[in-house]
Amino acid sequence: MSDVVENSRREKLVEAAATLFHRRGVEATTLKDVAHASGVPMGSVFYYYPTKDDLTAAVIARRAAHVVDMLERHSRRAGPVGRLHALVDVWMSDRYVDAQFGCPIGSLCFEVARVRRLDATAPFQTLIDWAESQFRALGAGAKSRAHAAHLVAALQGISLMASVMSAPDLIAGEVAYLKNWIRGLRILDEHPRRQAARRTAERAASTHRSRST
Amino acid sequence: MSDVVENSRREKLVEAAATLFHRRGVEATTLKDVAHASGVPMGSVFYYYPTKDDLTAAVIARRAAHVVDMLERHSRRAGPVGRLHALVDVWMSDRYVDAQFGCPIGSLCFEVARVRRLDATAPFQTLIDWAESQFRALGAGAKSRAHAAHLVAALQGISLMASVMSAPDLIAGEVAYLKNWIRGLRILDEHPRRQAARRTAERAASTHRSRST
DNA sequence: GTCTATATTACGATAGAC
DNA sequence: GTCTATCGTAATATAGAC
Repeated sequence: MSDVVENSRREKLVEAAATLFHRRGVEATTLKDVAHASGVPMGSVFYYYPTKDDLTAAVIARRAAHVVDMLERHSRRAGPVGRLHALVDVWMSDRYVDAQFGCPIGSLCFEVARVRRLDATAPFQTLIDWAESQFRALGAGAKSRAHAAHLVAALQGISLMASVMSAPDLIAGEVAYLKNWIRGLRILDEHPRRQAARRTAERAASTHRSRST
Repeated sequence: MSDVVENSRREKLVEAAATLFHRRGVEATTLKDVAHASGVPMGSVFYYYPTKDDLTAAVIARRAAHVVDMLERHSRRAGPVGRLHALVDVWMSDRYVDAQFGCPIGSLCFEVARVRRLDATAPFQTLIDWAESQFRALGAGAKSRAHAAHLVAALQGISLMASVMSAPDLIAGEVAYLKNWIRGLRILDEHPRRQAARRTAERAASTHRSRST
């Protein structure tokens, strides 16, 4: 669940920084901007975060924690298909801001990684690992890792393109595309006979479930 | 073919700027860096490009022209599958630098678009339009636009992730994935009978071609 | 057209009073 | 712990000699 409620002053700073880093990028936002947006005077930001890199690392850690929380929430859903759909639906909901500023995770991690003064691998590592285990649960076997990378890449790429083109509809289209792909994966990886059997069983199970709940 | 050979001084400046913008990002590279890398003294860069935005616009135009040239080259290939494969193979060849600094097109256009002082839509517009017409030639019909967006998004996303994770293999894996997907698309959009007929015909044609050339 | 020398501004960071 | 005042540096950009 992660210790989110912290000292309040520190928390206000990372929160403001996270928003500004998303909207303008980290190089383009000044610490004065962060101070102003958070209502904390300039001198104090250096008390809490001695350097800009320290603040940036805190923003990355915050994003990583949010990813963990989000995936934990989605993991409570019924099957792997529903979980993966829940993940891509996040991009659907966020599409209007992402089409302005890009994905908050991707843009941040990329900018930081390119200069390479900080480690920013955590959010993507978590995302790919989680997706992989969903694909594995779905029966994709050895292909699961590639599927996971493909899924996360598609979401990142479409966010980038949508922001370049100012086109939230690009995200909506890709989300539909991906959900359909995920749905269809089960069909391809199975023998027709088994497939028919499983589907009949599932239909029965889902009818039963929707009645009993 | 676009007027590439220009005055030499201007050209040296955009070339150096393009490289540095790719390696560090535009915000993070100073005009002094560009002056030094191109061997042009500080005062002269302002003679050719009065502001940093002017230089940045020139770099974007240069990238856009390169995309046009590249696609023109790939358009000379035999069929739509071969053309699309040729496109994704570019990412395969570039994977080691892209895994360090990201895709030179995506990283540049995104950074510029987020601050939104310049138009950076051209490269992606060209890329998507071209891919769409290939998918259409392939018989994907109304789905062609979505396929095109999906393809370019996948390439952009995997470049971003590869650079965050310092993992060129991610790109190699995704390229294999995409080539296989493109190959398989024909199968899905066709009736099994027609499919078998076409494949037999193609096999014969390709055997004939490989002999005659 | 070319380049040196410099103006101007604003950034990250510090010192030190409270 | 908190905040004001300010330092040193480096960025974009200009002026003006050649």
